[in-house]
Amino acid sequence: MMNLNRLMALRKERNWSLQYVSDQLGMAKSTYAGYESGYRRPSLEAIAAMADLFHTSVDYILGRVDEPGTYTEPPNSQAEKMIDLNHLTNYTLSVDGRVLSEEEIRQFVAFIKTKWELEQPARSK
Amino acid sequence: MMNLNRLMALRKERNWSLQYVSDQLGMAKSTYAGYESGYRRPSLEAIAAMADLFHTSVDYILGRVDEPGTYTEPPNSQAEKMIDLNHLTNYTLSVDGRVLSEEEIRQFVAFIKTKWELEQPARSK
DNA sequence: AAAAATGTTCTCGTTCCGCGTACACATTTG
DNA sequence: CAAATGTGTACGCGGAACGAGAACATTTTT
Repeated sequence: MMNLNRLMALRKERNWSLQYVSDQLGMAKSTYAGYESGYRRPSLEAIAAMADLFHTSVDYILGRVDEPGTYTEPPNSQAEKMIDLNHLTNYTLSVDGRVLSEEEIRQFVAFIKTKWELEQPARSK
Repeated sequence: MMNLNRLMALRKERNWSLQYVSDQLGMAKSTYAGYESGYRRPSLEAIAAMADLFHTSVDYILGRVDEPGTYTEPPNSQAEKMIDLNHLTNYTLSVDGRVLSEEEIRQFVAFIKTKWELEQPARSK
């Protein structure tokens, strides 16, 4: 399940007590303690307030990103895996759980190529 | 109060229906509709699933940041080589070195789905 | 030593989440 | 045209779980 175990680390890094954090957030000590222990789950507003207090992002508290810094988009976000539809050997494509046949992919490639050609017709002058 | 009015924009940008989104998220249509209207508030796991589906961050849905990007694929324990075109996240498709836009992939998915429907007129729930 | 602070766990009252359902409207199908 | 299907909205209900407070053990401070 989705844990919030990064909360305690964020707090201890700053040497803050449960009482201090819960005071800053305007909630009972036991309430915030429940978040850290996993006994309770914070509301959206509570977790947003925690992200503000710790100067981090909600996604970091949720463990969805690894950078604690408040949301700075790296310009090289194209570090994804590039898959060439002309020679895809190690991958299978699916839609709604159903696998696409090679024929269907070939048809799509042909379709896209024609589409691009039509978009770039003017070679005039 | 904290609004989630970006949800509807994210859905309409993709021309998705409430039924489709709620199916993808595994919840009732009325439940997801409650999120968009502000009638209900999603759990942390629900909003994380929505961020995954819309290929964005929880902070963006919450309105804490303005950039829709910033996303790192969550630990997905599914089959490695199976790529679902509905949730294209950390993959980029290309043909002859040119990258396919998300819109083009969406069009292709829509095309394939209608093709399959025509091939199989039998309907089951 | 006492006193204060800190962290943990429990109960209780109440909020409100999620689902099913029904409805109005739009779109598609026969 | 009407019927059927898709789409968006609103409501009631059962139950999950939230938040606060209190009690307690442990640690730190005075």
